[in-house]
Amino acid sequence: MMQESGTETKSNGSAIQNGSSGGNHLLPCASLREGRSNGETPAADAGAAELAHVQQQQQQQALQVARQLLLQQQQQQQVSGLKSPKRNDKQPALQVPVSVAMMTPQVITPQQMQQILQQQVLSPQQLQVLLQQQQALMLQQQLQEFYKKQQEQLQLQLLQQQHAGKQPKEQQQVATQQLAFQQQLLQMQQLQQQHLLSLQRQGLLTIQPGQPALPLQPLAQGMIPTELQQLWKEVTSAHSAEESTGSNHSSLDLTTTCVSSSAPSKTSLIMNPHASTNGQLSVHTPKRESLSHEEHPHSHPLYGHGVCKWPGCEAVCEDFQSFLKHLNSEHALDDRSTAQCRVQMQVVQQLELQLAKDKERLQAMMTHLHVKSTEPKAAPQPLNLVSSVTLSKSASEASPQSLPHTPTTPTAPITPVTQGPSVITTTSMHTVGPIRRRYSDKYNVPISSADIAQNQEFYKNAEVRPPFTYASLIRQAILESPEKQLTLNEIYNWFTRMFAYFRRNAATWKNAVRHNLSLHKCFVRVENVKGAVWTVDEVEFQKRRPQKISGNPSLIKNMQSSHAYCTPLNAALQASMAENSIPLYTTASMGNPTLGNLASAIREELNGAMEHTNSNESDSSPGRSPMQAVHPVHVKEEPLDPEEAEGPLSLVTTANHSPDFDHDRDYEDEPVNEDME
DNA sequence: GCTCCACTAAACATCG
DNA sequence: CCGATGTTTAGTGGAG
Repeated sequence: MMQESGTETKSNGSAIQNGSSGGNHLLPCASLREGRSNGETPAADAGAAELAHVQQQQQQQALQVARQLLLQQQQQQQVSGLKSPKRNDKQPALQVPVSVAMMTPQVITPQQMQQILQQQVLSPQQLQVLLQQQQALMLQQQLQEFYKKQQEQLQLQLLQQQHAGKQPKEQQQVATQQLAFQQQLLQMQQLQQQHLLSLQRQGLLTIQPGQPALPLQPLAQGMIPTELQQLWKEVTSAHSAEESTGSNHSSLDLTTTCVSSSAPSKTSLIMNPHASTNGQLSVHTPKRESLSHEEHPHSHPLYGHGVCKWPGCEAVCEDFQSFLKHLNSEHALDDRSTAQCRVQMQVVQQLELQLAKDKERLQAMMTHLHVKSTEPKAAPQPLNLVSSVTLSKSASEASPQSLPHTPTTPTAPITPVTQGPSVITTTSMHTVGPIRRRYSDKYNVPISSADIAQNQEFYKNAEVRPPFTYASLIRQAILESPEKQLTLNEIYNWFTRMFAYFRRNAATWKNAVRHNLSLHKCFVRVENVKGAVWTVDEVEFQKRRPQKISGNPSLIKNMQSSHAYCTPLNAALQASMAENSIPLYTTASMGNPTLGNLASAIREELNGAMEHTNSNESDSSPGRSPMQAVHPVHVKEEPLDPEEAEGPLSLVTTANHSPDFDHDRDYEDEPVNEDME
């Protein structure tokens, strides 16, 4: 919620800016118009109004003005009951019919054309422009006709929905149908807009700033804002997956356009919840934002690492100046950029919706789990700014302290997820004491998985104990290494590199690491040329895995629940991070390790929990494992490690292996910390 | 209350 | 001798 408010505030600022500037994506038209002779202005205005009229019959006022003005001009100064503003009257009546025709985007008859030719001597350029205009207008009229038909259909659909059955399914179907119509309408609208833009570029049509985005308004009036919101909700909830794939960009764009332009739509609410969105502001917000960013180059979100980050561009720009040139040249205000902007809006909107849904889901899950297990644990804490405040003494102490928080405010850990790790790296965690108790795997992991998956960076930066056992972390570190083997010191480095928490209390956790390496038979010490390295005995894992799952109903149930959990998580993550398209259950070869590896880690923990349960049942006895011969010393199982040996939890893969990553000397009690490197 | 487990702490041994 | 590494034991507390 906080991050939302922050976003809102941010966007709101832009929106306000938009509003004050009266900006719209047709803005260049204004400038274009300004560059023209003033004598052409009235005709152009009339043309725009006329277009609006044909498109939408609701625009009566503008229509009347335009029609009257047109009539007046066409009849050569024959004024017929003008109700239009005086500014129209003040414009000097054009003397030449052809001029009127050129300035007035109206289809002229052949007779008129002939008349024009007879009466006036036209330059070739004039004739050409006239012909172009006529061509454009004809096309436009065709579009308008189709548009009207579509709009009527939409109205019918709306009526049907309003009076149709109350069953949700029917409503959803209607909504889906409605969306289809809506998209059709929007396609038409898009065509019209493009056409308008082309006209404007050709100088054939200008639109007054006072009446921007006229083509957008008919649809807005065709649908009630609340209906649009509802429709949008339903559609996105029902078809978010398909839409997110963006198979039909135009439809997505158009949908956004429709929603944005219609009224206080969801988009406009998100981006500008407080501004009185009349549709014109919101629809142009993205463009204006990008423009505003140009004014603040230092933080231009479209430029980074010498590359233009415009969606689908990735053009290399040496410096910011070249980037600005590139931006102005390649991504100027045109149909394509506008469409891309809408696509981006759609993407953001989709992500926000997905996030909201996932938050709800996670909240429900946490609530459910907490009620069942009364084990909120510290898992959510890494992401919970509120509850993390309680992390003042130690992780073990913090866990119980968070107990009252979690059941009552299960969303708390979720919220920071969207805020990002940077926000979470708070001061309250710095005083976390030595490792005393790892978090429970069984409950902790499911609860925190979503958090972890999105907060790898968090553990890197925040001094919060990761909810993994030492054994699993060690194994992860080893498996991530190129040769699947690490020296003890390298394991140390991995810990300190990946987890800020392990940059403190080195003596404690290093001892624990050594202890685990020796204790768990899955860790095999191999004498190397350079010395001893530690490897993971994968065979051990493979042999033990089926053994554990078999025969234990509770375990099987546990596993089912775990997978039942992981699957939606996977879907959610993939949906949310479609850009990364990380297969959570595939092991190696992850393009982006951030989510995938963390998800693997989650799964590991889940499996570890399952194995943990099972080991209590059947594995606790010595000699049950065929691999005992390898390490007969250890009777004990290593519950968490064995799983997902196939899943290199390459938390590290993205991180550079620079060893001097570690020390955070700010914190107390680091007696052995300097040993690490 | 018992058992298992993870963790912590520490003693001890070995090696460079 | 020192520090790193490795092994082992003991104790603690959470959880089933």
